Amino acid sequence: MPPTRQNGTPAYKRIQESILKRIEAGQLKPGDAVDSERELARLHSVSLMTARHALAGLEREGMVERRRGSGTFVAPPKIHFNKLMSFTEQLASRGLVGSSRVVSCTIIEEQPEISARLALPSGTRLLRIERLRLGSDEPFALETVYLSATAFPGLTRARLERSSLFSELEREYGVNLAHADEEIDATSADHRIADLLCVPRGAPLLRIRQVIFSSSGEATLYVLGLYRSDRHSLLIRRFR
Amino acid sequence: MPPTRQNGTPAYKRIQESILKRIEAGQLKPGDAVDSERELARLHSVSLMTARHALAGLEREGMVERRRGSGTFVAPPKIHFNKLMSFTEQLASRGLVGSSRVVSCTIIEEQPEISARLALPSGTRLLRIERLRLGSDEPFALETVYLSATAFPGLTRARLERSSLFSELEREYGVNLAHADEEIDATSADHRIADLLCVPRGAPLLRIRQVIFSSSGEATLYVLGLYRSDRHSLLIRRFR
DNA sequence: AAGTGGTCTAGACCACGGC
DNA sequence: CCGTGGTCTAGACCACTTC
Repeated sequence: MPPTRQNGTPAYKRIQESILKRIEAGQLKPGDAVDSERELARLHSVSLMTARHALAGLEREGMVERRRGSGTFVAPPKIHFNKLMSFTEQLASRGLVGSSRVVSCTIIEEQPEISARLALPSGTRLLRIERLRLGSDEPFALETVYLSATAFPGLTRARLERSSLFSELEREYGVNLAHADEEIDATSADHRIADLLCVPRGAPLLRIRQVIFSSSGEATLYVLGLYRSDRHSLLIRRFR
Repeated sequence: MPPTRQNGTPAYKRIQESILKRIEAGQLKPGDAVDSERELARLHSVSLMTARHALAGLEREGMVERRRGSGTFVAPPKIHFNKLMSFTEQLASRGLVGSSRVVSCTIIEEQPEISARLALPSGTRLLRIERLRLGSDEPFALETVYLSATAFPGLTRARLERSSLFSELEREYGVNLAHADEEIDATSADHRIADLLCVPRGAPLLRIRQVIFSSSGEATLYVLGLYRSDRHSLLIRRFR
């Protein structure tokens, strides 16, 4: 009597989803006890190891905490540190709405340094998009993104003004972004940047250069971001 | 015939250690195939699930990659992103040796903002240590650390000049640091900072404020770091 | 076809926490 | 004491990759 499968979804995932649903619905609040392994096994007609596997997965994702001898409990809501999020998502997670202005959108031919960072041959045609990020109608960042023009044909300025680049890539080109390596330092505003960001010349800016990789491991985007340090700071969590 | 235990060490951990040992010894190089689940089970006289558990753990830690239908392989050496390291450790990981100079070491009484960040009552006596960090005899950072003077009695300037603060805390006070939450932005050097760091006044600096937590979850250190952006940049990896 | 990892069973004993 | 999570067994079938 083997087949515990339904719909091709593994049993442990169905169990995880059923728990996650109850957390999202607010039926289970942080600190509340989740069904024990044995209860889950009984409720879902599944062996103990399978129920364990489900809980272990949720623990890895930080959704629950397991305490030996005591039980499994919903973990406190976590701030999403070190999460790769689009501009839109970042603001949404803080309950804000922002806007963007495309400053320029051009194709460049020779930018060997950036091609190299994207692991492309040095003569590759690159799309270069400069966007000013605004929060409550005040500029706080200038982001310049580079991506292969041949890999993403038809990515027009108009489409970028409507939709976020992340969702455009995911919806239209089937590219799922997975992680980003970032190099962070400080710089100061030159004349042009100062004007765009409405800060005095020489004002300190946070500079973030990121290479964003797709889930297949390809370097997909190179982003140079300049952030007004008076209106933005980066939150990071590091582990020992 | 249950007891697969020896020395109280779980079987899956013994298996992990035996694999890790072979990796560290260089017998297994990145890309090499690790024994399969079935082989491990046979070699260690253990069930398949236990061998699986061992490999799954190593995969979570990033030591191996598992490919369905193909095998388990030693993962490429990873740069340690988002790792909380002491100044000494950071330099050592790049093969460098640095030095520190204690600029000041005082006890302060009233610093409600910092006490609050450390979850201490606002009148608590705090130890405040200012250290200049040098690499190849040139200054590149000024770090100011605050910690409870009562929780860490006898932490003298002399001891800090000999040893790293991290190892001092771990060895002498049994405090294991676990993670840090950091807030990163940019600022510019005022007169005093500019002198200490040997940069022109107004030079852009990377500012990192971190609250470092012990493994028991207590906020233990508050560190304000100012980094010369021409000599230091922060590397971060973010995940979707 | 052979070998791999992924899922799963139906039990077992142990170590720990709270009552 | 009882219930919890932690470890473990000795198998099974499936999905996938490689040859």
